[in-house]
Amino acid sequence: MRVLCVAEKPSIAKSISQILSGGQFTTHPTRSQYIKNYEFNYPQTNSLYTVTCVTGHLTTSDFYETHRKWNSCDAFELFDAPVETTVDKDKKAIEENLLAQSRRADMLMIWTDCDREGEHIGLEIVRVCRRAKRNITVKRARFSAIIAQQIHHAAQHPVELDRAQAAAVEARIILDLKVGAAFTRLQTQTLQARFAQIADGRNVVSYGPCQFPTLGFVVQKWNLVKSFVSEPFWYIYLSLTPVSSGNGEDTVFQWKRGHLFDQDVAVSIYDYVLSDPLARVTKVTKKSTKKWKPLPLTTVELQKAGSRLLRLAPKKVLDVAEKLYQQGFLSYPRTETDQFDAQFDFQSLIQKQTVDPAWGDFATSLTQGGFAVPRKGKNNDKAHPPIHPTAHAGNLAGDEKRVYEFITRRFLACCSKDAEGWQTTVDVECGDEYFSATGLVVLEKNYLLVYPYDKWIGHELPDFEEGEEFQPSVCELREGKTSKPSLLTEADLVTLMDKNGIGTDATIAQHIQTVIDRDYVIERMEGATKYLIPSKLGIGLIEGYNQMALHKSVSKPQLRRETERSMVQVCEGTKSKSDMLEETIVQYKDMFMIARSEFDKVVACVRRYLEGNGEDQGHDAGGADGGGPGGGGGPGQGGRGGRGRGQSARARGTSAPRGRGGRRGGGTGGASTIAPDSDDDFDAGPPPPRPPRSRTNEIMTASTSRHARPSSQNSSKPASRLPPNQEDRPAKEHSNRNAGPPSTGMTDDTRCNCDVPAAQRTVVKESASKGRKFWTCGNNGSCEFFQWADAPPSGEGAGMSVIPAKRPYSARQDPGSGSPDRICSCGLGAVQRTVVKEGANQGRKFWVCSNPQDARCQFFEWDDRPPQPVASGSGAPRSTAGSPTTNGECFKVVLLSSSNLTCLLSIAFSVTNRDIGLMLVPMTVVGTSDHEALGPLSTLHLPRRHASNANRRGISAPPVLMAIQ
DNA sequence: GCAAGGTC
Repeated sequence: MRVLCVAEKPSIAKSISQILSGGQFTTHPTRSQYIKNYEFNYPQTNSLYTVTCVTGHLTTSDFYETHRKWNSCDAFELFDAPVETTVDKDKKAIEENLLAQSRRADMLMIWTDCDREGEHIGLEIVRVCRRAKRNITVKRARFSAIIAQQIHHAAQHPVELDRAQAAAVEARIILDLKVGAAFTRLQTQTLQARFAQIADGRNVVSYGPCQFPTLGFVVQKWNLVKSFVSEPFWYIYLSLTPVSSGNGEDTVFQWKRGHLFDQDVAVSIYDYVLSDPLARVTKVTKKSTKKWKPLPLTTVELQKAGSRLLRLAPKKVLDVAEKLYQQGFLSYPRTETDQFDAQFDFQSLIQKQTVDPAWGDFATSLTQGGFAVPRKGKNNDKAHPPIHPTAHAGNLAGDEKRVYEFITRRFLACCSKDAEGWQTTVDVECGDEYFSATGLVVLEKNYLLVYPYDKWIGHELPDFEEGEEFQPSVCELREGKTSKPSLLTEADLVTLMDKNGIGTDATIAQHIQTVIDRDYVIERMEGATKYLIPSKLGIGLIEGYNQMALHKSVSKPQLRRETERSMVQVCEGTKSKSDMLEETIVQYKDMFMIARSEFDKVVACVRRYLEGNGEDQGHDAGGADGGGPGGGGGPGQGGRGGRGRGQSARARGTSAPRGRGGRRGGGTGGASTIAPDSDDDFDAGPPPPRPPRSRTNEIMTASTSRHARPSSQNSSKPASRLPPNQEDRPAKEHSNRNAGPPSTGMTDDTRCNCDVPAAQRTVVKESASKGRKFWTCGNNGSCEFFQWADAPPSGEGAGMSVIPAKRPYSARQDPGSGSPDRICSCGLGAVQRTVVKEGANQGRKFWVCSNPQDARCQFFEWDDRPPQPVASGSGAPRSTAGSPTTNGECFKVVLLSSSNLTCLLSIAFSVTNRDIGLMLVPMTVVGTSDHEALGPLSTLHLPRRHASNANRRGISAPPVLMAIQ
């Protein structure tokens, strides 16, 4: 039997030929310069094999001539216009080869990559071959790695082509074409007619379902930076010189509270500390520690590292890697896989690097006992291994040399051991406040020896002993201020796109390049770092669309995610291709009609920026700096607001109610954890009146993460047009994740309390949750954010298809997740946990305070029980955090968790101070100490020390405090 | 002159 095998690309054709033939094959050129036919005998199936390939997709889709010309029809007609699929002009030689070869063959075996696109490419091949031989038998060889055993198995156990996967891809192709073309024509024609600058440039004003969210990210970050207002904070600076330290070396201790944004409170605490400023070492912990070696390299990581470490644009890194791959120096550079196969031949690859003058010695050490199996990441595209060097390259120069060096060092680092160190932590208590200092001694650098991109600097602490007491060398209340968040780097953008499913590992870099080519985004160098900022046109477009009454934003990832979900349904057979197209096209038609009828909003916004009427922001495509921070707010932004709750307690005049999107956490003021919100997260709308706070080098406490991120303030959007869950998602939504179709109010991104994308981790501790993934602070552990990642993905995305997408949608987002449904006694959004201990309650969920352990209140509620009012007494509000502190209305309680309390009121008072949450204060209760009996007008006295301080600060004087109404 | 996704 004669079998024609067709792979997706030349390298695979060659590899499988080598494996199946045992190296005994003949090579025949074709008319395509890239493609060769390999022939050999394969006795295992008693067949004569011809192996050839295509180069990715064979065909291209476009409208027929009747609709192809821009003025041939109304753009709206494109949604219903038929689409023609033809073999690419430059792939005719490949087509000819397939036709000729299939005439000779009895069986066609598809050897494309094992993913959705591969299945579609397979179908394209089948269609061509069937034209030459109508009845040719078609089979599909399924393999996920170029390993002999797998390739032989695939050849001997072929399966059927998965038509559903191919159909899903076809639907996406048609959808992207129609939507892209219709909106691009609308935008280009309208804007070129109105703006000479745009017409002169002859540049299309393109729309694409990946381009626009990409631009949206850039605009969103720009708005955040632009609207930033620095805010002061206070912290206690403590340094000690241990007795044993002969040279008088001072050790600086970090305040456990990080820093506070309420000066009154900071001063109160500081005064308290000063009243007895003897520091006592409560604990000295010494333990071994490790710095983990890096994970095996994926394309996205390569691009991020390339941008950050090598300062090469993501596309450039990929181009260079591609070239190195073609030269045989690297493995396939487009991979999602960050785990090596068990059979992976590390030793011979390491051996090849031993000759290198720079890292050869290190490679040698790996072959002599230094080797450790690489860590395993969580991703496997089942098509390619992590990126690694396949041969030693000694004569490279320039960018190729740098990229190759990075990849090789990374590979060797993966094969090395974690760095080892010795960590000392000294805990100190001073005036009832807690401080700590951490020292590190690096014992074994291990992988760091070959991987200079990671830093782990030792910092030794002098000897401290438990129980030692000192007068602090310095104990000061210092002031700092929040610093401006940085602009978006290319690496940031790659991360955002990757996390939100915009583009694939192979196309992310292209999309970034596209928005730059279209003059939507401008690269700006600041020092050695390249930042991405939106152009005036880019901002105008996004703002204009945001002012439209669209149900779903074109600048956010949601729409693309929905397309991905529909594709998964088609793959699973729960939806047909035509159903998917019909449903989606109807939706886009509706959007198109709205966009067209309201396109004057885009025109107005673009005009405002391009012609400089209005705000001083945005940048000329030429790179001229359009100005610094704008004042925020422009035409069409008036009357913002709505049902904002949970506002800042401080009457700074800068707070404004959040608009649509609502808040999470039940009116606890800024102290609540504001959960990601579908609209807020990626809203690239006008800057908010109240900017978010960024971190400085100071560590923020969990309770300081109270700021809502900017929400859309777009008052022009009628509330009635918003889906209900975008207006104000019900607090209970988290419990309904499994119910019904996916919410349109998807959480676009999981962000921690620091307002940065949260980091995903896996439980490694031996417990019932071992291996379970969770989200935690993405800002180096600066906040206490916690959320399980494995809440069931919504709807159909739950069951991934057998064959992965080229870049499977990572179901990280979870509608409604992270909303602090319950408020603890501190006024913070409580966090949900699950009972892991064996027993009657195992698996039962409960809520506890989200503060660090030291500051955690006693709040506890079962998830399956209704929330209890936090404040004691009937009808007491959960918090008065939004109210000013005035005598007679509410009371300001600064409660210190001390054992020397005059009277410990461990009642769950809500407190006015967001920074601290609930703390216990030494106070004298007048009349009764039974809080149940305290009426609304019961009087509490602060102790003298506090009273004088309060007086000095000009708060309620005399410090007579009343219970909450 | 439009998209995004393979690949060269």
